[in-house]
Amino acid sequence: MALSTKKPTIKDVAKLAGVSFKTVSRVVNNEASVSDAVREKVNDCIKKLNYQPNHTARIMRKSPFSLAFVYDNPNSHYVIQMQNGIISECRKQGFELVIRPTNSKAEDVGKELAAMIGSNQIGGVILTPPLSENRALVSFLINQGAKVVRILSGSEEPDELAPVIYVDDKAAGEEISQYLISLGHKRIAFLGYNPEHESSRGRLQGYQLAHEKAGVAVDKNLILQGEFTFESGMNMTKDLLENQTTSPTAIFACNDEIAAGAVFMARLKNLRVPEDISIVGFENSPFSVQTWPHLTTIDQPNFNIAASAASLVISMMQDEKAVESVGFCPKLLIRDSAAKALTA
Amino acid sequence: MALSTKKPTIKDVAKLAGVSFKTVSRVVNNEASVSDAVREKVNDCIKKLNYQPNHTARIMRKSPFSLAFVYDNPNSHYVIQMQNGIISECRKQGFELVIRPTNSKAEDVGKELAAMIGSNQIGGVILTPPLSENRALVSFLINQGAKVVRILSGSEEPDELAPVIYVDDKAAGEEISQYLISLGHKRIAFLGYNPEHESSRGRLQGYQLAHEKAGVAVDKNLILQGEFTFESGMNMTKDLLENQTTSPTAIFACNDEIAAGAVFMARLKNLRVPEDISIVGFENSPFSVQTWPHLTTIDQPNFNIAASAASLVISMMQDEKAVESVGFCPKLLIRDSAAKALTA
DNA sequence: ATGAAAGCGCTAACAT
DNA sequence: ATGTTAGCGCTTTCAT
Repeated sequence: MALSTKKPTIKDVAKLAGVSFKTVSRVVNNEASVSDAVREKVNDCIKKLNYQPNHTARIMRKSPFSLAFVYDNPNSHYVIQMQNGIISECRKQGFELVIRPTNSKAEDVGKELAAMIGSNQIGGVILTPPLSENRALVSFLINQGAKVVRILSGSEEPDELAPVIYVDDKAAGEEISQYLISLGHKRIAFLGYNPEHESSRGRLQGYQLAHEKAGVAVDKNLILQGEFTFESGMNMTKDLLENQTTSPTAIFACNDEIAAGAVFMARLKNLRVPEDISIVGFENSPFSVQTWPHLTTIDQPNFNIAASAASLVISMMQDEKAVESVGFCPKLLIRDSAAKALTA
Repeated sequence: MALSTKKPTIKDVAKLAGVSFKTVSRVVNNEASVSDAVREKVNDCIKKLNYQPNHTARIMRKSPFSLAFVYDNPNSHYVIQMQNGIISECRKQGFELVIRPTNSKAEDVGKELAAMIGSNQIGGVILTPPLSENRALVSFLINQGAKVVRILSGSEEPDELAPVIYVDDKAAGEEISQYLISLGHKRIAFLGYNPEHESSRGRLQGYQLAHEKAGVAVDKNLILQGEFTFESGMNMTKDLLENQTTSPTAIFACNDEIAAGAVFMARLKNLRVPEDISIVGFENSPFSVQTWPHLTTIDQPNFNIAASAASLVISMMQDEKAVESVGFCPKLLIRDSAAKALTA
């Protein structure tokens, strides 16, 4: 299978084609100033030798062809969807993806990433929350010479630091809360609030806004803090069902995992979903259809969000010109886990 | 934050330290032949200038510092666990991880990967099934100059092509089947067999072996083909429960997702788990504890499997000497989804 | 339209 | 223990 022992270089091609190696370089880079005859001959020789331009040597003279996906998120589905979206765009453009799970709370996040950029391997970085919320980190990375795009929860571009893909959690949170209210629910629990978690804040704001607009009072005891996990969903629901004197008629879970945990616990407490209690999720992850009944949820197009992010960084890496931020607004997806409230 | 406009090079450090740039190179590479005094001075200057060796330039003279994880598997948890295991090892050794989801059935899998290797970005490749089962692909990649390690289902090293991390599905399949039989089950369905899927074949062999050893006949109608998905698990269980005259008392699902689907369907059919039917999974994925009851399953240490694979490729990339294959045998993990068979 | 020379940042081979 | 010279494979001047 190996035609020769060593990998052919641009010079080998040049020798075989009887031209200077610069001409070969021009052909490889698709430059205009080569006669068709020569171009064809060179291309023939490239094929004959199975010549592959040495990426490493090219990077040394031009810019890197890799970008990094930096994240700190325990949710496999989220990470994989993001990853797949980014990769799909990378493929189209001939870029490679480097993966960097990172502890956002570590002292030296910046330094670690700086080493990666400074050593010239990576030209662009995509950041997801909570890393993308760290403005000091973002400016630091830009200063190190990286192009960065942030994926962020929000209704608009927050600043001019770097382009962002913003996802409107507030609007989506409002839409699903409004849906629950329209079903007659007045005591809707909110599960999974975390003040440090921007998305959950946005979702809570939407929840509050929907109540406000509908003239329904929010009972603060119905808002529970917790993690974005199945287990936490179970525990919060347990607390809710055991410790409250007035129980909720519906649950707005901050994501599908929490919702799945809530459904699980409701069943343990002999409550039927949605007959006795309505439960909705957020994200449209695989969890939402692996529970019974299937979850009414918010469809968050993570793949597309990630692909847009990749498309932005890549164009930033290619030309210096500025690039526009992009917004996404996830939409309500009605399935079977929410129903009309029982009239008391 | 940026001290100067351009990134400092080894020469800048040399100038500042008043030594030749080769001496700086020696310090950076931790070579012995530098006096302590000079070493210290150089290190000071490196810090002062915030000098970062240019990774790209180093690769050009030495070998690549990146390895690729190549997979074709729709299971997010599996991929993420593998990925995390590989990365954890990469970090320890200062390597970067490039991700390559790949369509194993595409015509030009090899060519695509060859381009990555040939362009000198990647020195080592980790392959999971089904790609790792493609021997032609493996030899091709080795011929291209890559070090490759395969993660494979099997009880031993299958050949000398390249080192492998082999996972003994057969032994594990036997263990869990034996467990079911010991509980008194005689009609155990096997869900998710796929002749093209080596792991499922191993698991089925274990299932058959356990029956054989216990002197229990296998009813071929109880072996169902299907995908490794929740949905497929539901459908297979539906067929099983609706179309068979003699229903099973237990189900051995080829993975946890199938098992979760089976549990789901059993409940839809008003069967209690494990009172009316026992259901076991395989893999110990998050699914296994997000179903009720929690699944008895096989604990497959994917993180460690992946870390070992990474450790192998890296040492292959570093020294030329051969490296030993490693085996893993996943173990039974008893939870709540299997119980004694009802005596007829 | 083509080529020669220089140099990217580094390491290897060979001095001293 | 330290420095000099060459050269990795390529692109970028600057010729011709």
